[in-house]
Amino acid sequence: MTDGSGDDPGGNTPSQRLGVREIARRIGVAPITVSRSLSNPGRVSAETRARVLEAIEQIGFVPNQLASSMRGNGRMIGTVVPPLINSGIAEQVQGMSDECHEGGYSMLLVQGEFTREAEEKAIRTLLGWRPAGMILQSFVQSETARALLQGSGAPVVEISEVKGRDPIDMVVGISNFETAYAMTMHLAAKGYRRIGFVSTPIHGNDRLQQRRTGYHAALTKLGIKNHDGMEVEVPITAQGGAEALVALTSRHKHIDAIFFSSDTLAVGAVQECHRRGWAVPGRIAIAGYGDMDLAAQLYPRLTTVRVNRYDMGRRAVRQLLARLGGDVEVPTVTSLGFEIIDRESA
Amino acid sequence: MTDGSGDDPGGNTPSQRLGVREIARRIGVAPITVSRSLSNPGRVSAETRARVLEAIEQIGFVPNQLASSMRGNGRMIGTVVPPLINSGIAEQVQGMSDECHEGGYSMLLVQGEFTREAEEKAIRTLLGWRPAGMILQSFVQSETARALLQGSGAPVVEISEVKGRDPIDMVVGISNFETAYAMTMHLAAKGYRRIGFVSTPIHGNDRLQQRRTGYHAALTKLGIKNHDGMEVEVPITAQGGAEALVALTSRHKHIDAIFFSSDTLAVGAVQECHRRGWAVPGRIAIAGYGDMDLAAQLYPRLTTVRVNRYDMGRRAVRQLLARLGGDVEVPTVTSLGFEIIDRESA
DNA sequence: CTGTTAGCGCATTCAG
DNA sequence: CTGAATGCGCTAACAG
Repeated sequence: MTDGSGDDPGGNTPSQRLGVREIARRIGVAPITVSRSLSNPGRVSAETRARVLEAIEQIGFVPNQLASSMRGNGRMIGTVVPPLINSGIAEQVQGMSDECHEGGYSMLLVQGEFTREAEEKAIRTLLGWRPAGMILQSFVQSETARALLQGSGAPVVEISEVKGRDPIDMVVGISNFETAYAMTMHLAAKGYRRIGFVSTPIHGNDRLQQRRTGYHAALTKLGIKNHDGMEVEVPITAQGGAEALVALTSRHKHIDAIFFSSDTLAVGAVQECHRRGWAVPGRIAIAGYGDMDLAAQLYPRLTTVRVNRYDMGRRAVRQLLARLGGDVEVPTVTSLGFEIIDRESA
Repeated sequence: MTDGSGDDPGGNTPSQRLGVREIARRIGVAPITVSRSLSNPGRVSAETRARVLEAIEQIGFVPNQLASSMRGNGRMIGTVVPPLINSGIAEQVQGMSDECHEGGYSMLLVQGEFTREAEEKAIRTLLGWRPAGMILQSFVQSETARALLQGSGAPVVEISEVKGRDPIDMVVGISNFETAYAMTMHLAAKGYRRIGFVSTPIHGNDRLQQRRTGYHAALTKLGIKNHDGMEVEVPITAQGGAEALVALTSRHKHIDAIFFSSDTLAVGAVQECHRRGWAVPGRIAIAGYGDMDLAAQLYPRLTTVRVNRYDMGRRAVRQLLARLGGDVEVPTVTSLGFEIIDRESA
């Protein structure tokens, strides 16, 4: 049964059950030569290599990455991400994926929520695959999980807030505090004084926590008080944004601007304004966060915080690959810039 | 160096370098007993099992899935997906991911474009990891890739058009032809006669091809002629949708409705209408495809084709897991329903 | 430039 | 209920 053709009545179906050994046998070389032809072409004569490649092509052989990985040559990057829908995480995943593939790595995607328990479970799952490197969203809360990650020996990038806690290994991100502070100041500079804040569920998400803190800090700096109850948490949907708008404007008749922690929410709120015949920003100003594709095309064009999440994903992987490539000089903290995009909605 | 504590000055850092063997050694049992405690609890006495689990907890041991997979116990589902941004694929990936995790599987995500070359490369990458099952978007074009997939022995689901070509193994999807046909008919029933069609790049994407064909078939059925040049292809962005609107309305002054192959495009077009002061659907009716989250909240609410992509993802994985669980009765073709959601924009 | 030996960590098979 | 031997496919290390 070692010839691999055991249960294949057809006879010449390419089968992944065949390995380097079979290739080697067919052309009369040692298995290691086949291996080298692929991963270390310099150490094999051009002629031998050609024969090997031909046999590989003919037999439809695809090297087994699992076996490679067990020998320490793993080329898999693992990541834990929150739900992809509506969140801007999709762009980040895209960035990671692109950079991974350009570097010859594959990406394992594990779903994780922002609860300690789910986080730990996700990280365990990830570690089970012995990835060469890992990327996590937000800081890891669970001490157990942090210890596990550290003990793995693999490089880790946390894509998160660049300020505050000690990273497990490396961080890539922005100062969420600063972005929110800057946007709040921006709104104030445009004359708005009663500024509400709407976010998606904050619990366990230090990025959102930082944004809220930045918003508070700006209000304090501006000497604006009485903003109690001008904050709402809603699910990350367009409808959530609309509901937040309704809630805030009915509770606070003279609120004049709302800062949403996500463009998705802001877009939903703008639709609700249209529906009510409210001018944006005449009746109320709306600002978002993320600069999603639609933001620039929205009517009115959305004032928002631009954070290049695609690039964030790419950078995270790049850090990992640099480290895996033996570069010791890789910076521990990579802070990406952001931009306040002033458009029509505020 | 077999005690695994070699280069760890701290001493008790949990290390993934430790395996079942070490756990076994510590509590004086055979490695296999550790293995069984995890995967086959019934075959181990409760007391032994408790000791094993305690040691595992203490040492921070996470079983190596690579090694398991090499023994044929792989718990990884691989998938090839087009870019996640703006495409509705994110929802599908979410569905796959959720179902995978509930079933105890992990998901490997490989990026693939709709060109034959990229497709083949992506599939090779995927196969290298010897996934227990695979999910592909769209039908596989390349014969080489199809042969490779078939030869792998693993179950394959193509999420695609349910009509037409022979699947490699199983298909989950909808009849894109029917959805587009139905929407075009729906628009006609509402009185529109000069109906344009806008899609994202069609080449190599049989889903889009089928939608266009469905649109054509409906027009023919309706006896509507002279729709030459009433089709445009644009990138899948809100701006693309706006540009398509401008292009079509300037070329065809009396066009009265546009059917977009994606909500993202439709939403962009609606914004452009607002900007121009055009009533929707008064000046022009707009219909989308996908029923994305924003569609129901949009102003005006978007008439669209509802396709539950999240569910499609879940179903695809469910098929795979059923087959992996030994169920031979798994249907080859799973056709999900769709719904024409009649709202305000058309 | 090419080959031999050995082992990564787990789980199947067969024996106690 | 528990264990010993063995091999999945690949590649590092060390010959030749």
